[in-house]
Amino acid sequence: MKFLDIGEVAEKSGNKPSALRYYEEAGLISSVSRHGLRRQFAPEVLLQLKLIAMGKSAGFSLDEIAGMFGRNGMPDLPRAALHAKAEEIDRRIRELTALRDTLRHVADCPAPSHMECPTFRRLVDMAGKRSGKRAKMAKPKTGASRDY
Amino acid sequence: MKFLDIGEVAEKSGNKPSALRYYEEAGLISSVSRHGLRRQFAPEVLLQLKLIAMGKSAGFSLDEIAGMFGRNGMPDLPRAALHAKAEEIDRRIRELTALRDTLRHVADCPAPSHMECPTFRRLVDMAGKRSGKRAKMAKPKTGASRDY
DNA sequence: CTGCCACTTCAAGCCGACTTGAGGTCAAGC
DNA sequence: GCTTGACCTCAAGTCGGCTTGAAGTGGCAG
Repeated sequence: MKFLDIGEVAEKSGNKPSALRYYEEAGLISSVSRHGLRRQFAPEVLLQLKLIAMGKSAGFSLDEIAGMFGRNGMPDLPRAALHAKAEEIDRRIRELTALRDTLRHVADCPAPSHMECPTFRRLVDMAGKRSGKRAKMAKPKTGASRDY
Repeated sequence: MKFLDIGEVAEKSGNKPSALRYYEEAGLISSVSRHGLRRQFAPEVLLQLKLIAMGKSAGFSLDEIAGMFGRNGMPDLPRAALHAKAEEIDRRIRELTALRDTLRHVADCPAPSHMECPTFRRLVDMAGKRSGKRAKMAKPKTGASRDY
């Protein structure tokens, strides 16, 4: 059978065995058997790990990632949920785009103070629009912050 | 003088005072004076905080953000460095785009197993291309992972 | 003048995502 | 048949980014 030893998976995926164990623990991947003590993985795990890497780089927590791609296989959630995630990523992309453009502008704009450059302010405002409350604000309801 | 009390900054920016103190400590923002004990901030700090928020959401560490936008004001680094950061963000955007498209595809594709859907595989491969070593891999040289 | 209450400092705690260390197991190669 | 090397478990440690707690301060409303 063409199962992969954890070592191979580690090497091919760029994760350390300890990270793979941690992911298994966290329910993100699962090993199919053991060879002696060594975990053996199905080859699909490499794809899953790629998805996990993408999710991490996208700023999602392992829990959220587990939420996108079912614990023991491929995504199988309600379409709506997936679309919602996609929307979330879209928002993130827009922020990133604004940040990137801001950086580029700043690199090239000759204005003495960026604070007074309308282009700069416009760019920064881009991301601020429709802010509401997003991103991670821990778990408490942290509404208008009372500080303690 | 139209300085803002830390409380106002907290409210307007959506950060808690404790976080603002932490940012000041970290050299990301600076207060201009005190009113009694209370820190007072120049109004520009709101803009800076927006930039910080953008940077965080982009997945940069506070240190990296401090590196983009000079400690006590606006960005004033070598152009090249800013362009490099912009490139980095661009890469991140491409990954996010691939992830978003993957998610959307998965939500709509009727194939029984995504593993066998060529569109899926192609999407996932998008992000894998030109991977090299990016993102955060702690500080050690963690090359081919020896596990201990 | 007196509370009050949001702020202050400082130290400690917490969470996520792993890594590290000690001590152990085992299939494979010599 | 013994050594070796990469894995195993489990507990503890680390790091970033804050939050929380205790103890204190001070401007302002009444």
